[in-house]
Amino acid sequence: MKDVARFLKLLADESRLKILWLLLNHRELCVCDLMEALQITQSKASRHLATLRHAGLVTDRKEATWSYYSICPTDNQVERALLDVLSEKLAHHPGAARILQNLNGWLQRKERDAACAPGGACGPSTNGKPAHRAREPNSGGK
Amino acid sequence: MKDVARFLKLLADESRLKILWLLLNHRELCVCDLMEALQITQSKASRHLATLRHAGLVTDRKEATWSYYSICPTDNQVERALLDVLSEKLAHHPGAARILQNLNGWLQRKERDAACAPGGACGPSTNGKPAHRAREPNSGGK
DNA sequence: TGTGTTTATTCGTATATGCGGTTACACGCA
DNA sequence: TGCGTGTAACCGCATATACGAATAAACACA
Repeated sequence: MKDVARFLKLLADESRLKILWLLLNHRELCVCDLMEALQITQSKASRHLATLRHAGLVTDRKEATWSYYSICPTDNQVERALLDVLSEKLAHHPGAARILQNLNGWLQRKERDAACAPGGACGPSTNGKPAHRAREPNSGGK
Repeated sequence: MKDVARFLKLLADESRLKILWLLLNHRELCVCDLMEALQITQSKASRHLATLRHAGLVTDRKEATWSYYSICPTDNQVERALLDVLSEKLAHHPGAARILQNLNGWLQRKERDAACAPGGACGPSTNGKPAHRAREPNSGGK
């Protein structure tokens, strides 16, 4: 039971819950994606990702200076079932839908900026590694 | 999302998780039942029950000096689904099975002591209110 | 080599949480 | 009325947790 409680504790933080929710829907995301989608500081994003990583809930893949995180599949029945419930039920949750929109909006902007980066002609990203231009126009009201 | 995280926090404590697990399996229990089954102090049991009660997860029914607690059904989809998962998946969890055995053992002893209470002839409990004789023989090894 | 970028980690602090022990309260019963 | 019992609430205290700011580390690129 202590193991289950420990797992639930991992989910029981708003930031971590949101991070997991986004990862459940996007296969792989880097730290700055989460910073933008959730509007949180780099410190906060990285710290919570480390917590999830140390618990074995996510894995990271490093590519150059970027760290790409993804859900680490577990064989634990209880953990699987709980994540499945969240994945399914949060889809109807207004707050969950909103941050998913935030993320998609950011990913589009990122892609566009990468394609038309200043100094590069419009086209696909040079190397798959987009140049992050965290421009943040008047997108997020609050 | 904050609401979901808050709900998960309620589940993310070993004692509360065990209490909920027992209530999911027994419809209604009083504080001393939980104290015995989980081998925790009265203070601890009451405190966690208060937490669950204030959150609207359980309700209490008072009968004389006894407080009987039971799960309070919710219409929240996420909360329902999470509780359902726990109810289903913990059944295969060794730790969960053990405390359920503890509880059943205690309930039997309680029933027997009530029926054959010292001073009363053997028979059904006089008023439905058993006299708690927390005798605790050499049952719990540790 | 120096600069900028992305991420991880450390630091100090503020708050939250859980605990045992104690006290308060309500009730039944003699 | 006084005593025992079952439960709730309170009181420090210890620990855990989350945070922003700062720093460190790894890397790309000029």
